[in-house]
Amino acid sequence: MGKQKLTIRDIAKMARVSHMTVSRALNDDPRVREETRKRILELVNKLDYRPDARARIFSSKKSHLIGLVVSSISNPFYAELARGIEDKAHEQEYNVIFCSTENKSERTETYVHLMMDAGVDGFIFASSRLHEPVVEKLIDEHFPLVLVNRKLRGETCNYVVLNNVQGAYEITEHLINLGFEKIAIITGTSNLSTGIDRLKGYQLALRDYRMEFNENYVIQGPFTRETGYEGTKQLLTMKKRPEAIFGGNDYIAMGVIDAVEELGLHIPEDIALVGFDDNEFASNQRIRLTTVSQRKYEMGNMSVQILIDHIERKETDYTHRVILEPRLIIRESCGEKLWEKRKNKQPPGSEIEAFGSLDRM
Amino acid sequence: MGKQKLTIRDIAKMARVSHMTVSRALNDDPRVREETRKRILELVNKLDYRPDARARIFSSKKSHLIGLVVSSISNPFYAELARGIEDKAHEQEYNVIFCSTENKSERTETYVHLMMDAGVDGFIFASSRLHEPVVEKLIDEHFPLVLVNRKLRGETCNYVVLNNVQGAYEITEHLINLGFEKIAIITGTSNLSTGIDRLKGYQLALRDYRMEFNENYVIQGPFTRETGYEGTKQLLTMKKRPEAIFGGNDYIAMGVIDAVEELGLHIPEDIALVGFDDNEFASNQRIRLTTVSQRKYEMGNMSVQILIDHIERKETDYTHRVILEPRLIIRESCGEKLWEKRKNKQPPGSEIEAFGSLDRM
DNA sequence: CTGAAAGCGCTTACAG
DNA sequence: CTGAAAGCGCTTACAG
Repeated sequence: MGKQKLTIRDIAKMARVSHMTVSRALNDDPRVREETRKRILELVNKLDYRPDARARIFSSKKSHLIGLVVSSISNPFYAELARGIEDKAHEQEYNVIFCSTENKSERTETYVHLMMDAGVDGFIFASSRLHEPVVEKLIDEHFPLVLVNRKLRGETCNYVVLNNVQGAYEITEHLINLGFEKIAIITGTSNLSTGIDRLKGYQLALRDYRMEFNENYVIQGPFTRETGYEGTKQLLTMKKRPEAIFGGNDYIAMGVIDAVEELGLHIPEDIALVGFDDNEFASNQRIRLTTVSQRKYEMGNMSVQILIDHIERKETDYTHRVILEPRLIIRESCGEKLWEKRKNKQPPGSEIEAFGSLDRM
Repeated sequence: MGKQKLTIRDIAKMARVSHMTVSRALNDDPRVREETRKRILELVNKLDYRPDARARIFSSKKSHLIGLVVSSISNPFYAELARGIEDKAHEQEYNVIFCSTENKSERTETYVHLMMDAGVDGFIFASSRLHEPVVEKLIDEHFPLVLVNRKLRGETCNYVVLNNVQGAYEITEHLINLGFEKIAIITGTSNLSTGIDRLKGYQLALRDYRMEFNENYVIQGPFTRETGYEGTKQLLTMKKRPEAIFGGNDYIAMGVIDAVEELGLHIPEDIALVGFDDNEFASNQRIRLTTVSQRKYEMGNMSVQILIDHIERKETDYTHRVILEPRLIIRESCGEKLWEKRKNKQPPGSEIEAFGSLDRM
């Protein structure tokens, strides 16, 4: 172990070729005679030589490193997204550096700089407010990046996003079809595009079905379990208590369950509940949460692919947008099996272009 | 944006100093006159110069990159651990590259190589079988690394681990004290130290309380929800059905719940359940799982600290071991509130050294 | 406190 | 198919 680290020149000397030939053999460059390559690779194997990664990165100007910025790695949504990103990246021999901003705005800037110092070739932001100066600066400089499940106001850049408006619309419609009339929503804050879009979908559904929109039934806060918990406590003490709650994500829905159970009430008998995300716990037989599935793993895959294409082709103003369709997952948290299904109503003035609003933002 | 990338020499020229002085100013080297430093930094700011990260890494031989290998990032246990690691690492200006082996053994080797190619300064393995050749090789080469919540047979290296034997012992004891006599365990496979240790704690508790050990009550498999589900189906069809099930982690416990509910039975009325990990969903008011808390975030923090100490001090055979104490979290999945508490039995021949077995492995 | 030299270990680009 | 040259943009180590 005390031996000096081998370099490409040592191998070259022993193989009686120039170090360039060794470099080519190592990089699968076809311009090396088969026999020479074999001799070199045998030597490399025998001596267990591994090229110095840092020198390689420095010379080639490519780190094969992707920076991933999420808002909370302990949120299963991001964990699953990260898995999709990581799998696809490794498939193409890229590594993923990650950081979790924990919704603290100062962190984004610090982390972006830290990652730049690590020499990342590009970024994936799965956590970004509507206005985020560091990110906007990167976009201006045409630094390769893709936004996942977030939109930045007015910026044109790569993004992969779920049609949140539609997902929220469909799940609200599901509640309406089940006969609920007093439907509340507890969702994320208004500086996140997902929060805005889900609220918009909810409102569009109410409007299309000519239902009253009650401002007191809208509660906003961070996308956390606490928001769901506190929001529910608030909603359930109202004189005109809602019959159903739409949790803006499954975390919020989890908090709703906490509050409802604590009050000695039951889902779905006393109050119906729907979520958004389809986290693992939503399918638990004790929970059976009706929710909207986001294809997180695929979103991760796609965003990496777009990013790598951008990095390797070096296109400077490549704007790729992928909008995934949501999928409604019907379980029993709205009492779907308790009550006889009413026949599906059609929205009086159904306008399918409502979903196009994503592009109008 | 088309402008040539600035180098340290450009700044030097403009500041009328050598590029070395610029380098020093940038690295907070005290050997620069205050006035000179100020002039340089102003220029750097004005021109928005950022040193080339890759050149820096190459010259300094340090990437400030830590490789994290977990078995499944979508498992909240690892996600939370990762958060602890990432926070601590960023605090010290290190970045974390991660990968998730998804319990596929070939992946570990591939990923270790990929990460070496990224130039990592050290590794944290939170996923490692008892016998893992690549990892053993790194240990032999004294490459900085720490093992989290895993032990490798016979290897001396840094590790941070929970006293799994004790945690399993205590939770089994809890069930015994509640009066259960037929206690089954569904836990992880025997090539993982956590699986072995939890089974051992269970056995020690039964032994100390002079209870019968029934091999049919032991089910092993991967640490997944499916294992819990299938295992429970199997246990509940036995003629001598267990009264309580110890799920080796909360994921397994989640699968137990799935199966029990599906069969129309109830927890805790028909069968008691305990888990291990204290994942977020365990505390949900609808679940209320009695479990063992692992201080995942702290484990992450500590492992990074040990690793960075190792990297920066360059000690070659630094063996640091941290054994964290588990904490029993009593909720209601064993019917703690349903039945009057029986007075705590004492194990007939209580031997506290039983916990020492961790070191004897 | 400042600088001139040397070099880290590769790759890119050019020549043969 | 192979090689000699040059250089990537910093830092380390030595000199003053």
